[in-house]
Amino acid sequence: MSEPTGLRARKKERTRDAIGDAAVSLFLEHGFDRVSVNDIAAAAEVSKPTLFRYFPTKEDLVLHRFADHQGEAARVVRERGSGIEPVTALHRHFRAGLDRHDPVTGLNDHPEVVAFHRLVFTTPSLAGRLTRYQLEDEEALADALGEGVQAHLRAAQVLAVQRVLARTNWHRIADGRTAADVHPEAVADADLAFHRLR
Amino acid sequence: MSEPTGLRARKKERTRDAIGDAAVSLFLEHGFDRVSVNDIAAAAEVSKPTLFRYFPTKEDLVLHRFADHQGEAARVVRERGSGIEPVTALHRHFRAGLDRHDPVTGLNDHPEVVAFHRLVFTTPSLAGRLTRYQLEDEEALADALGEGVQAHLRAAQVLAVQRVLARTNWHRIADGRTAADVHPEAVADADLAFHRLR
DNA sequence: GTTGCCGAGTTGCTTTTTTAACCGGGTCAC
DNA sequence: GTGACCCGGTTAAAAAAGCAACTCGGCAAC
Repeated sequence: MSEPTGLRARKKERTRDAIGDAAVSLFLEHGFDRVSVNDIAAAAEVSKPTLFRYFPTKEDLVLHRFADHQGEAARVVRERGSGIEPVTALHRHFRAGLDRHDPVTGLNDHPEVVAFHRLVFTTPSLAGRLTRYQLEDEEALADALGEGVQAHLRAAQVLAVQRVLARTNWHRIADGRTAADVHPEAVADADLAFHRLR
Repeated sequence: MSEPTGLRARKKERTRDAIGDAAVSLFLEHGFDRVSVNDIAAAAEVSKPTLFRYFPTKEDLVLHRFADHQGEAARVVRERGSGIEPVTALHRHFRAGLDRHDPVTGLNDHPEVVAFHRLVFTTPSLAGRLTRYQLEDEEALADALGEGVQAHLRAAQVLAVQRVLARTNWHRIADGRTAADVHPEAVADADLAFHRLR
């Protein structure tokens, strides 16, 4: 697959994971504002400059999990099979995410994932930074969809739909329901929303 | 104690341990000659030059466990209390090693330790290199004991005694006896040998 | 006998990391 | 208000690690 990695690359990836995991676990335990980057660096056993070489800001220590999905929508559109509408490809992709309970769809009842979502959306600076990521995502999707205002409009609408769907799912799960229980409604909602997009 | 170590020192120590442990465990499993330094570097997840930065030769990958005791005899003599004969200090030190079943006294029946001794003494290049360590140790002890041929002679005799004692203990344990069982004889032998040194 | 390979070490160059010091904003004490 | 700290983030220099390519000796194929 993507295995022939050298020593250097492997260690970098491990360092990155160590920092990110240490950060998230500390944030979940004590709250975003009560944990300093020094604490995180110490927990991950790296120096402060190293930490910032991997993550440009404190917020990114949390949001890298979203950043991993950065540009995903654009990629889905670009790599869709011939004769398939962009919206259809995105719809299928979202449903696939739903089926495998991908956290980005909001349909995941794993306690850690729930706590993580709570952390992100109840911490202002994180929510704020997240919208910046979404803007870039929107830009990329617009590029993949074509040119002009039309493309931008459609990109914005698609992503808005996805955000609403994810948020809705998350609320249901925050109410105490299980992912499996919510799944049918989530699929129905998605089908409705994407259908209306066309 | 010796805790206030920086990040750098801590990681260096860990790397050193990782290399040394990987080497010894591979050697014990496959034999000294059937394991290449490349294998060890790979197992320890370091590059070959890094390995050689920590250990000058392949043999030292095994012998660092002895090297840790390098100059110990000299130190014991130098740090002995006032009014105490050097030989007495060394005698006490050896007996203390016996009591805590220090591997260097040969009085340790831990299977891994036994296998390790077997590895060292049945691999010619290792045994050879080990004598070089012992020579340096002898030199240091001679320095601590005074000047001239007298000091050298006494140093050589003391270390010879220690080697014989350790070897004897090891043989007994190699015969299947336990360290606790052998202990009284080992102490008696040591008392006899050190007494005769005076 | 020479060609090719393997294993122990080495060498130079680049990348990564640590260290310590710093900046600028915020906060709390006095 | 001002001085002392904490926090997010940066900088420069030096240590350490990785990589690739090398030497040198041994050994086996042909």
